[in-house]
Amino acid sequence: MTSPDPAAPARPSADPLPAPEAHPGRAGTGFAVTAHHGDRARAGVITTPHGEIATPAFIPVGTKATVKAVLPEAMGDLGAQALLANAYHLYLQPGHDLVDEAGGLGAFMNWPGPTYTDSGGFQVMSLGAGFKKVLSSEFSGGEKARTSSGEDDAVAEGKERLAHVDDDGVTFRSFINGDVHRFTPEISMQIQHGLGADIMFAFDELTTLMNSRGYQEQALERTRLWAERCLAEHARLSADRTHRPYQQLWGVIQGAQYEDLRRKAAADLGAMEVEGWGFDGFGIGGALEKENLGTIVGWVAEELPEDRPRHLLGISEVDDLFTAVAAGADTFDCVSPSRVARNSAVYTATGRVNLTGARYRRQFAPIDETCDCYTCTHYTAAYVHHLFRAKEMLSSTLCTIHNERFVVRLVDRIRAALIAGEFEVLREETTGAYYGSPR
RNA sequence: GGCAGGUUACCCGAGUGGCCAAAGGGGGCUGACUGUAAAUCAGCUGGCAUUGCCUACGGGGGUUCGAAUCCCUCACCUGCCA
Repeated sequence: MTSPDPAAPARPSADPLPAPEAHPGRAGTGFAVTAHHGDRARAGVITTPHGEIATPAFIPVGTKATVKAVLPEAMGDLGAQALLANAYHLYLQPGHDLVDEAGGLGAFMNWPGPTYTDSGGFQVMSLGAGFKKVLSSEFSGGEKARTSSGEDDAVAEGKERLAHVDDDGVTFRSFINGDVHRFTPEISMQIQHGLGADIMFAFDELTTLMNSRGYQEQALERTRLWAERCLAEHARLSADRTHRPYQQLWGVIQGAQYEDLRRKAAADLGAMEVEGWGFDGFGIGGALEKENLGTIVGWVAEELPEDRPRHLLGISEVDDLFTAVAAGADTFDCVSPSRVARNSAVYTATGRVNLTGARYRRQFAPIDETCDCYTCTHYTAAYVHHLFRAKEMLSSTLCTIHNERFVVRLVDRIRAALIAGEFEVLREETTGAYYGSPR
C-alpha cells in the first residue's frame, strides 16, 4: 500500500507543469501498454500531470469530491491510484467555479494523485428515466419500449421527471432544491475544465434496457454528435487556458446490447478528430448485464485504438472485473464498494456478507482473515457489527476502507497476474472461492 | 378515604361488540444495492400443522350467537380532592 505521491504538494502551486508540446492535449500525458495476455487483456500505464496509474486499475468514486466516510489520505493509504468525482454534483454544489478557484478538484480535496470527473451523462438517465430503474430486472424484461425523452411513464406513474433530453442537451431539475439547470456538451466541458480533473469524460446519453432499438439508435447518434461537440469545446478551452491545460478527454461508447451499434460507436469515437483533437481514452458505458458484459467489452475493444486506455464505467463485482479485463478493459470505477459498505455489506475472499447478521456478534476476528486493510488489521468483525447496531458512523468508515481496499487490491493482483502470465489461475482461484465455483 | 383515568404482543402505542392474531413506531431476523437524489430500500417478526387449529389485549367471574371492546370483582399504576 503506497500513496500515489506522498511528496506531491497538497496545495496548488503557481506553475506546476511543463510547457505544452505539439499536440497540446496530450503533452505530459498518455498511455503505454506494458504487457499483453491472451487476445485482448493487457497491463499498462496511464500518465497524468498528477502521477501514473498502473492498469488494470480500480478507481474509487468520490462523487462530491469525497469518498463518503473516508479521508482522502486513507484512500491513498489503501492503494487507490486515482479518484473519480462527478461534474453534475459538483456543479450544483459547491459550483465548478469555486473548485477552480480552490486550485482544482485534487487541491480542493487534498488528493495529490490523478483525478477523473464523470460528465453528468449518467444523471441524464438516473434522473430522467427514473431513479433505480436502469438495471432493474423489474423493467428489463418489459415488452413496452420506453424512451428517456418521452413523458408518458412519468405521467403514468404520477411522478415528475427530473430530467428531459433533447438533441442539444439535457434540462435537469436539481435533486437538491428543484432548481432548473441545463447541460449541453459544451457546458459539461466547461464545468469539467473548471473542476480540473486529469481525465474527463465526454457528455453522453446513457440509455436503459427498456428503450426500443429505434430509440437506442437515436440516442447513439446524439451521443456521437455530442462527442464531437465535446472535443471542439475541449480544444477551445484547452487553448484558452494556461494554468491547467493538460486534461485528457475520454469519449464514451454507448450502443446498449447491440453489436452493430457498439462497434459503430467504438469505431466512430476511436477515429473521431476535431480540429486536430481526438480522444485520449474511452469509457464503455450503458446498462450492461452480467451475461453480456464480456461480449460487449470485447466488441468495443476490437474496434478501439490499441494505444489508448479503455475504462469500463460503473463495474466492480469480482467476476465482472475478470471478465472485463479478459475482454480488454483497463480501468474501472464503481460506487458499489462504498455504498454497500455503508449498508453493512462487506466483501470477503469467500463472498459478500452482511455484517449486521447476528452471527457476527461474537466474531472476535477480522472481517476477512486474508485482508490486509486497515480495518482488518486493527478491528474485529464483532466491533464493526456493534458499530452498525449502535448506528455509529465509524461503521461506514471502517467498512468503506475494507471494501475499497478489497477491490483495489483485487485489481492490483489481476495486474500482477497479467504481467506474470497467471491471469487464468488467479481468476479460477478467486472467483471459485468468492462464488463457491469459478465463473 | 373520595373522584377520575389507566393496565394491549420483546418495548412504546392505536383499537370501545363480529371485517382483530390485533394499526403505527421501535427493536429483532433476513435480503438488496455495479459512471451515488442512497448512513438508503424491501420482506418477515405468537405457536404448530395443508385449508386450519391452539394460545393471547393485567387476574378471576359474568352478559352475548359472538368480548381487547359491555358488566362485576381483585391487583397494580397515574392524576385531582380530603
